[in-house]
Amino acid sequence: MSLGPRKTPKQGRARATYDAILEAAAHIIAGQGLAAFNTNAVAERAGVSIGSLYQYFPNKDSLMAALIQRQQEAQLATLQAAAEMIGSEKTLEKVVRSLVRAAMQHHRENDLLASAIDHEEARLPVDALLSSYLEKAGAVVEVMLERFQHEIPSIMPKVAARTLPALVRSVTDAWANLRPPQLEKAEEEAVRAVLGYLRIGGE
Amino acid sequence: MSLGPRKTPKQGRARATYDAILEAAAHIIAGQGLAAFNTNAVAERAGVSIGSLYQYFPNKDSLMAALIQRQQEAQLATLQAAAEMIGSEKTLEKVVRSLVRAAMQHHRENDLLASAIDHEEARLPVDALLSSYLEKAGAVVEVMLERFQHEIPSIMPKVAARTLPALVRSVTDAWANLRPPQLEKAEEEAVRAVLGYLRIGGE
Amino acid sequence: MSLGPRKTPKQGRARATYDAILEAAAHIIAGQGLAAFNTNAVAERAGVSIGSLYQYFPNKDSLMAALIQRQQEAQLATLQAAAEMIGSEKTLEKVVRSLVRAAMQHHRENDLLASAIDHEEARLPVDALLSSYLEKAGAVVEVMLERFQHEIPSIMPKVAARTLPALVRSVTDAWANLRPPQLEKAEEEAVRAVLGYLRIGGE
Amino acid sequence: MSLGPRKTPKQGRARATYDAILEAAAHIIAGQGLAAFNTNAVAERAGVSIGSLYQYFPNKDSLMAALIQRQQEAQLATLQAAAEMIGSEKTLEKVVRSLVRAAMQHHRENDLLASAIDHEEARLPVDALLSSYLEKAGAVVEVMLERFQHEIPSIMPKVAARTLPALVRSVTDAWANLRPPQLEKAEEEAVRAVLGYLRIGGE
DNA sequence: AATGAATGAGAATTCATTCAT
DNA sequence: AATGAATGAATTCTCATTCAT
Repeated sequence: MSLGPRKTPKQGRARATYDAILEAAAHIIAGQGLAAFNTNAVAERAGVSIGSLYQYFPNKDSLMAALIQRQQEAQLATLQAAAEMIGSEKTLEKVVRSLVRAAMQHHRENDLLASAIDHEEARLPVDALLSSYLEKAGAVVEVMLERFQHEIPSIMPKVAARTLPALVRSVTDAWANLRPPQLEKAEEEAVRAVLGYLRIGGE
Repeated sequence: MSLGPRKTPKQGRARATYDAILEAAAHIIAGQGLAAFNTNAVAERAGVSIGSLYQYFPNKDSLMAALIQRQQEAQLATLQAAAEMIGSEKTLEKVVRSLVRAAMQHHRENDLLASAIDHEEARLPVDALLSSYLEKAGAVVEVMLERFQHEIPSIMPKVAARTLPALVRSVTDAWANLRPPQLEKAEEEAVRAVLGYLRIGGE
Repeated sequence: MSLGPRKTPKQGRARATYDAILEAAAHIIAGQGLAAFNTNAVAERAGVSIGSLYQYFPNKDSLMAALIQRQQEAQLATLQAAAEMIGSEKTLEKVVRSLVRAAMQHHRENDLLASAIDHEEARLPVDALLSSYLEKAGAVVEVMLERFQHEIPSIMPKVAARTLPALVRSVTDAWANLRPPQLEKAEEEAVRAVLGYLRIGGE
Repeated sequence: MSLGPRKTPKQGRARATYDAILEAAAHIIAGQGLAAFNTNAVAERAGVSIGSLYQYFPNKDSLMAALIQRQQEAQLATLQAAAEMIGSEKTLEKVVRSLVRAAMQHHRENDLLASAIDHEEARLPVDALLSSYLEKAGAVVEVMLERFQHEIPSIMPKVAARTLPALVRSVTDAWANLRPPQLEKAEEEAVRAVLGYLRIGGE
């Protein structure tokens, strides 16, 4: 079963349809979880016919694969935006805090989507996709951290790029899922964990 | 819709059937993911009729809930076993490494199951279950860390006890879910993250 | 894709369901052709739920395969009945005519079913089925012709046994599939072809 | 619903498109059977847009009808070619053998297509088409056989034109579908059947 | 004339659940 | 208690056809 998209639309109308479908899929999973993710619901939410969905995605799994790719691209974009915004920050801690805030926002709004993607990444043969993402994310993190090489000499950026998001996510989850959510505590703990992780190399 | 099991048999043949069903469910999710998890397949794999499955579980979600609880209990048991075995360890790092290994044991070849449970915990109303598990796991971790108060003075054990299990779990996931799984890397990174998190308080 | 039935029902209720489904499938194809043959229509006509149909047949093709087998068995039964009834016929021509009539009986009002089965036999991997049928039909024909060895000396019964059923079938089809079906013409032509084929050896 | 083509282009690019569509349809049915025959697949294989297909054929059935006609014309052409090539043959047997060879080649390569057309001829209202074809084929056969009138006095050419191809086809199938295919045997048996059929009138 | 995006009815198939035995 | 046949709503996916460009 092919996981690639059926056709990759170049022009206006088609591109809009393609995007609307992915957006709808993300919205449904984020709001109701994998169990509510079905192609009819996606098409309806996207405001297109079910036939149109299958013009672009040969099957449900290929839609999921495209969604995974889209999330990785979004993640990457967020990361790059953060990288640019904090270009002038002086201290590692402030850089890390910005990173954590960016990641937190992303994950808080997409709890179910993130875990769904985790699961589906493990189920579907999307290894190449994943590697490519890690490569790129690693490059961005590398740039962000290189100014602080003296503080964190032993970090390998590509490795850190995989560990850091997971770390932020789990610590965030642990505190944000409480009732009431303890968001400040979440941020503190996440910053603490990341800094600790980064600095330990210098021990 | 009730999530509790219809009846929780304590012994005998009924208990064996109940366990076989849960075992079958775990096996299917671990092998093929959430998408392949359906009651007919579970019953067949368990070697019981579909009718029998519904004798013990009023619906599919209750089966998932029981599976979550089962995994938590197994996790806890592993943790406690680890706690006992490392009672004599002298260094914090060795304790942490043992902890991480215990956590990872459940993810070896079970990445799909672990991520499925992650996802379903967020979807199903199993807060109480989750809190109770975190409470207990936290208590165990707390005891383990008590002896090293001098090394990690700024850590509040109860807070750490909540953050740590989540942290170990997610970092492990991040590396174990790759194909092929990078289990050694996972262990290194998890140990590094935990130690960093713990020690930073002393800066 | 498996072509075998999913389960072969042994007991009353299940057997009746299985048969009703095959009967309905035959009825629909015979009446409206392959284009009208769909699983929903078959289930409805059979008076069972669509789910029940899929309990017994894993997919549409397996239903078709079962139908092919059923038709072959019916054909064979008719042939054998004919063989018994004409045990006392004196002339070769009368024997041949009985044979032809037996073969034609299945095509009366079943032209669409017969041509559908022809087509599907060529499309589906049912070689084994077909060979087995030809073998059995051949054996019956062989017995029928044995008595006339002196009239058709150059015929090798085993060879004739393979050629004849095919010959009768196709000539019948050619004339019975017209609209309106020319059944008398079909019989004449089939008899003529068979007799001609058999006797030519003596030229 | 009209079965005639929307327009029957006589020349130029339009004619080429029209032919490409029919050719694609034939190719798909011959290769994968009626079940794989759909307008989108035909358009793609023909290298034209689905819109263009509907410029020439108002609906799917009209495409099938045109295909039936095309096959009849091809059959006729083959027949006529054979008729010319064997103009000088002296014996009936050699004429028949040439005919059989021509028919065999045609049918062996188009097994699925031939049976599909059989089925669709029975389903669609194409009686007029069929009659017209039989008329013409009958004329050709008549010419071929008239030199041998003394050998086969009772044959009606129009009748023979319908019976003969069916006869050749089925005998061919019966022997060519074996493993390994017995093509020489197929030819022998077909010639024998045809000669027998033709000569019996003289009995 | 041609294109191809879009449609949506409908066909194939699945699966949670019930219930008669 | 257990069975497994049966159900049918829900889901995936197809394909004939239309129509704006």
